[in-house]
Amino acid sequence: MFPGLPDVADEELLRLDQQICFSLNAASRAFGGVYRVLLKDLGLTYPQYLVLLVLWEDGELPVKRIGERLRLDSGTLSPLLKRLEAAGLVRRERSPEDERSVTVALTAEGAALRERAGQVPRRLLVATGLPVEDLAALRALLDRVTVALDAAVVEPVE
Amino acid sequence: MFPGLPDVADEELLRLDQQICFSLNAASRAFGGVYRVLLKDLGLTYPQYLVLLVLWEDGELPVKRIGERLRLDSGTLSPLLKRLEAAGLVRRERSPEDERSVTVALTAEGAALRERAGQVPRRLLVATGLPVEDLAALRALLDRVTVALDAAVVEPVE
DNA sequence: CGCAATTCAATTGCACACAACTGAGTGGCG
DNA sequence: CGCCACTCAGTTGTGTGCAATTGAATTGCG
Repeated sequence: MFPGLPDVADEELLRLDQQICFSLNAASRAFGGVYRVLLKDLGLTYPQYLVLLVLWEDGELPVKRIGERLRLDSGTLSPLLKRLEAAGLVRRERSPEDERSVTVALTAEGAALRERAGQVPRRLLVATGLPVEDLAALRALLDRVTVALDAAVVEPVE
Repeated sequence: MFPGLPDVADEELLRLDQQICFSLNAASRAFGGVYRVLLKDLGLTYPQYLVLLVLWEDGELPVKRIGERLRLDSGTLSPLLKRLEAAGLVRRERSPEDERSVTVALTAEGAALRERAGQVPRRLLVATGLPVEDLAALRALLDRVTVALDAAVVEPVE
């Protein structure tokens, strides 16, 4: 038996597992749906918006750092950044001091988009229908779970 | 101004928005990563496991009902179900009483897989590192957000 | 009955996600 | 100096996720 867990029937655990993974999946996609609508006229997808958020904060960053912030690898970021570049929102250039690294920087157009996106957070918070304290609690729980899951050593079943 | 919201600066809202969407994304993918490892040797992806969970509960269901349970449409389910069928885990046949509908049923092999997957929920709960009460609270918050987001009427920015 | 609106699954096209791999570049160590 | 391990971005292949469309089947309404 695993330590730290009450002795609950497998059947009940199965149900809770279902609820958690269903709920998290549903919430994640519900967020995605609202962001998709909000960002539609800006011509941005939700992941592209997330990348711009970190760039709006830091101005310019290597691909590596963006990936660390967003938990994304180059397999996801490379084509996404190429689309942002094709849209004229960012510039990509190899770092002079380390030719392996590619620095991503906002163009004037990309920086200007921040103004138009200013309404997104408020609209989203309203759409959640939760008071800010509850959202903070939710975020805290999510972060705790994420840290634990990242640290967990998991073996495949069987 | 929107009702029910404290008067918070846009800059602060932007930060909270970032935290919420970052946290939810990170948590969602962290869950996915753990499930991926757990399910590896069963030859299942996480979404395929979710489909099997509802089938293990209900035995057989039309594609439509599976989609309602999991918030997935036929564009996602059709190819996924075809892969489960190719793996010999489910059978698909058009309903005799309504030729538009396709009923998905477990094969003996698909039903038997439930035994092997029995350890998945417990392993996952351990990996989250959260007491069961916190997970229940998390689920409750996620469900509230999801209901609100689904009901929210959202207009694109600009 | 007859036909238009609706329902349902499937398909197409696009954009993530991630594992596995590639290849260029860097840094350390003998 | 020379080589090897490592880092970093990019590519490939598979599997979702979703909008939009298609086409068959059904329902409803006059």
